Amino acid sequence: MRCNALENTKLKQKKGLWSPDEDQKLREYIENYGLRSWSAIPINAGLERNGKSCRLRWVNYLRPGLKRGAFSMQEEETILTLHGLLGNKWSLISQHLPGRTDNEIKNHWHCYLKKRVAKSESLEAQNTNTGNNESSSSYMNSMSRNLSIDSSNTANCSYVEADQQIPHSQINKLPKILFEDWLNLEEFHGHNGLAYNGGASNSSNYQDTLVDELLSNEAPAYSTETANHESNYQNEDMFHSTQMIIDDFFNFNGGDINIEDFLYM
DNA sequence: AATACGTCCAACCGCCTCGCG
DNA sequence: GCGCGAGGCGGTTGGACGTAT
Repeated sequence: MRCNALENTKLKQKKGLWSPDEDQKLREYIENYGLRSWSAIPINAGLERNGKSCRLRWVNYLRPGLKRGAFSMQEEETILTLHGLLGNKWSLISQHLPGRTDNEIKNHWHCYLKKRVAKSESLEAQNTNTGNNESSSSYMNSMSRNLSIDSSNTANCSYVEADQQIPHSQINKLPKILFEDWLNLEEFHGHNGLAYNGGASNSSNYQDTLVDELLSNEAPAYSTETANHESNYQNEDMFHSTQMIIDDFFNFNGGDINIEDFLYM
């Protein structure tokens, strides 16, 4: 009997696109009763869906505060940068793009950004083969070379085609991640596991902690001002220590990323 | 107008982690 | 310590829609 009941429940579970009526039911239920157990929500709300489906629909579509529409250039650059740092950690990336969901970001990456990165990397490879390579071949660098602001109309940002030459003066105007925005000296020298521990045994925890600390700072991740590392870093030790952290964390990038890449792209 | 092809996005699937008994 | 269920995440797919031929 119990099996039959379960089978009936399964049989009743609907799949595919959500109807406006289903959306309305889910929205009203959550507004009235809040987010409790996802598995209980479809039963109580009278929906023929499973809990996972309800959760996905709410998170990706119905949740208040979601942004719809095209990604701005800044959002795209944030994705590119964070993807360079974190890889396919879409949920982590989405935490730094208010109103965007991990699913949306993931789709945008697969539809647009991945191709752009691939294109720029192949261009980079061509340049290298023809002896026309520039100083750095980092992932971040190759991506950023393809991104440029249309200076004639800043409200209408556009992407420069990969086969166009970008003047160096324009490259320097690109927004940059400035690690001094993320790291402050107190944190760096002290508490909460952010201090560099010179190859701790629990390296994955250390890396997670480091990323969390880096990304949870309230300071803006971007700055358009020209980087000047000698003034941004209080002393040479700070600079080298930061370099060590970056090397440690990004060793999976084959050592391609270094602090100069971030500051002088 | 019909068909083929490409793009994009919502949603599903499977795996992993975590908390609880 | 183990099993189980729930929730979360990333990869993948299905289908709607637009464009090219």
